[in-house]
Amino acid sequence: MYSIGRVSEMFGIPVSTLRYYDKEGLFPDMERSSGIRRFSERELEALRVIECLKASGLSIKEIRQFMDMVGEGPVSYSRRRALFEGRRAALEAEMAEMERVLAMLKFKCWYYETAEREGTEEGIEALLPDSLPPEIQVFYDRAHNKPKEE
Amino acid sequence: MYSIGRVSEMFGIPVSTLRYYDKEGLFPDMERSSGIRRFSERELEALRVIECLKASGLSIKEIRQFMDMVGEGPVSYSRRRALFEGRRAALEAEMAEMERVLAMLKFKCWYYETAEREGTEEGIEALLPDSLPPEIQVFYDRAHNKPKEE
DNA sequence: ATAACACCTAAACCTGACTTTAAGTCAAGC
DNA sequence: GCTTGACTTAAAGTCAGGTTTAGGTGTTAT
Repeated sequence: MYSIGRVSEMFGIPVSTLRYYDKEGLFPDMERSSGIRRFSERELEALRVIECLKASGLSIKEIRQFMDMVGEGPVSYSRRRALFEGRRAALEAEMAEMERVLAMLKFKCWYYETAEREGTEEGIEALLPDSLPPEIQVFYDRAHNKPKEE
Repeated sequence: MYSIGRVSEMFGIPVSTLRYYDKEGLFPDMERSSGIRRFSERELEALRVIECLKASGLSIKEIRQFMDMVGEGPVSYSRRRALFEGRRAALEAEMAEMERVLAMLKFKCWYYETAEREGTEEGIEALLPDSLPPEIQVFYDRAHNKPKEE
């Protein structure tokens, strides 16, 4: 059993945030002894799941709904599984988008590296043709074409 | 030259957001004809960069600082480059973290898949040893050990 | 026994990124 | 000439996710 201060140290999460999570129902049925929160292994595991779901893009309210499902027992296994499958798909999509962003960042790094060397941005396009890996060239095209409808 | 409504359609960004960006100084020296904003290719490219920097985790104020650098001309090439290098490193770190989160999500998918099949969560640990790819087993260890100091 | 410290609550406050509202301008079509 | 639709502004409102504050309790070290 851990005090809120101890858990705060262990996870690097402010005490105020842990209390806020509790208030939002993220630690259902947490024990207390004379009013004081007692974090057990169950709450620590909850906290690990919270950090994971949060990082996967879920809001506090949605995480709370997951905790409610846990409280329902075995009947919610399939819903819980569906939740994690959904998060997995969402995260994979997000990572794909980040690859795109990373390609633009790399292009911009190259661009300013070149501009710095040349002293000007004039005519950088002309330097492009073969000096960059294909995935960045592709991005260059995207970045400088007229934008498409969305 | 494009109207704000046209740009909104092209980029899928609300008109109110474009005006907000303008107010925050993200389109320095944008042209106007009798009060009405005129988006040129320069503003469209700015918008592409804004979306990229935003996706890389920069705040509106930080993006504004970048736009100010652009206004300074060639003297800021190296600072601009440093900015993009920093964003690139940050994004790469973030993606590494997301890989970790993804491993936990995959583990949880497996976990509830198994629980659903077994009808209970009892004894799932025992099923673990060789049924999962190593990167998930590693995560299972992380998830069930006592947490470390941070 | 008194100070220090960790804990408690409720409620107010904060920040970032927008969005909405209210009131007005302006050009084009009927 | 008047309505319609796209534009304008400043200011207020919204939402999530906390953080801070004010006032109080309970245990421990000097």
